[in-house]
Amino acid sequence: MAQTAEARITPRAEDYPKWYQDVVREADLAEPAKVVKGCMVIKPHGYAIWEKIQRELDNRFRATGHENAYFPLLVPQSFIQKEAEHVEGFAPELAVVTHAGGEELEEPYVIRPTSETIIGHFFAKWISSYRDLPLLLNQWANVMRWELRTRLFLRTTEFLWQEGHTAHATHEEAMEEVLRILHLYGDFAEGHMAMPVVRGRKTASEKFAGALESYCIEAHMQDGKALQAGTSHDLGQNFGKAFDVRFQNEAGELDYVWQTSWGVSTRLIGGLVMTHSDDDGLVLPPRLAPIHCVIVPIYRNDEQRARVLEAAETLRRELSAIDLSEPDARYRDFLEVVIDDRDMRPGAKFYHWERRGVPLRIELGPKDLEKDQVCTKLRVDTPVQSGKAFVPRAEFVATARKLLVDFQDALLARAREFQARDTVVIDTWDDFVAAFAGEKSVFAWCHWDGTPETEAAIKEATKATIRCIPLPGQGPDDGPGTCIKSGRPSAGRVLMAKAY
RNA sequence: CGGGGCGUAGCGCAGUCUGGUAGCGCGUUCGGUUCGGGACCGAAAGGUCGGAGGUUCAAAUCCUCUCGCCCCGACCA
Repeated sequence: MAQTAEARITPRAEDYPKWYQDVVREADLAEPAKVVKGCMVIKPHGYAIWEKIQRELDNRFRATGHENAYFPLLVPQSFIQKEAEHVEGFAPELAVVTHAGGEELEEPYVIRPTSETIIGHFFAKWISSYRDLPLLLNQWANVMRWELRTRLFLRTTEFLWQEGHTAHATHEEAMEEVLRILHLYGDFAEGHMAMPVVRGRKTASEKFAGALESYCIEAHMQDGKALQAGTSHDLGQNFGKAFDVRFQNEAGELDYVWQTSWGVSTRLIGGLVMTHSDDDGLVLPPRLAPIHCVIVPIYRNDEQRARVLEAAETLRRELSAIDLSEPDARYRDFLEVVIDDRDMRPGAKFYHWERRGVPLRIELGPKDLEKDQVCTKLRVDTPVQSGKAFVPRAEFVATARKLLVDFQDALLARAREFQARDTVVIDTWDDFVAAFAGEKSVFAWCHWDGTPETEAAIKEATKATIRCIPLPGQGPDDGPGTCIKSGRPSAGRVLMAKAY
């Protein structure tokens, strides 16, 4: 393929982190804000992807009985300090507002790093009886964590997310909620983002500060590293006790509520990039693509141009009536089709839209009009279609939805192959060290003795961490064994990898 | 926050060692020819050289401080 000075995407094999930045920039997703340290500007194309993520997740949250609400950005500093482990976990990364209205505040506010505490405060006001439960809320918000090292989408000082907060009468109900959401996230990641994930539970050292247990979905990136793509926490009664969220149960006794919290963030977009994209730029699965299809008109003169553009507009209108949404969605997802009639050569347009990840391209020229056909090409070659295809026009319009849905599925299958290629079962320490030598990383299923000491020793030696203890069906499930590091007994294999 | 690298036109970079008119490629604008995988010709616009202070007749270049970005590490969605 011809490479010119315009093609500035560093190949993955050459420099993976550079490649990631190049893809984000060339796809026009975001850029560092620079004037505000560690923050980013999410540009229209990137924000449009976030909006599609929001729309689908919101749909799923509502379908499972949750309601949206909004709580203040600023949290009294004393709130953060009420839960011992929580304050310890978040204190280093808080931004604090000490002055306002020209005066020093009596009590400083922290800019929320997450909202458990302030929501705990209001839960205490709102909940008094088991009849008030379960309380199932979600908020779409921005949060701020003063990170020492930032990367576009993957870790920024300010980021966008949703945080679900629920209160339940029993631990069993809370646990059902935690796992319901975990699977909602997993299904969303795989079904909508075509990003395969491993569902599991965090070790004590990796769990959320203040939670009893944290559950997570871990996604595989093309460099073999893992990305925590979503978390769902069993908060137990920790915040209930800290904020005195009590209710009278059916027996008339006073008890603390059982809470959960869960979230995914704009980090998902980083995961999307590193799951699918290639050396030519961004690759978007159709269900998250702000633009599904670009029509590139081909012509040699004004007369042809007029005819081709007219045909392109007719085609665009027909395609725009196609609804990509799933049967149970509460919104419609009509195809977004763009005609690129800029005064550029077609080849330049092809590269332009490929860098931006548009799933489907149609070339429409005089020959196609003559033969009543269209020339189609998918963003990446898959068994669905490889290279260009020439399809009778009517047949194409009739099957365009299926083409995109099949392409979506093919991207998931392809991502699963990437993951499978990087997934290994390792039983000896030497093999383990070799698998993580230098910058290398894989998804390694290994036995671990269950102690934080061994976990820390493994991390110290290799930089690999325990990403999760898999839920049933998520790992090899081949029974007990001996710890790869200590040689002591292990109940089952855990997922180890370097992480973002 | 420690170690390393880097800030010069929208993007990518040269120029810095050895101080002396701020350059190149791509992109952008205008005109024309082109158009099925990154076109070509002609004309043009565009830069307080990240910022502040200093040394000097003279600073992108030397010195001090500072801000930001990237990579590695520790901390983390």
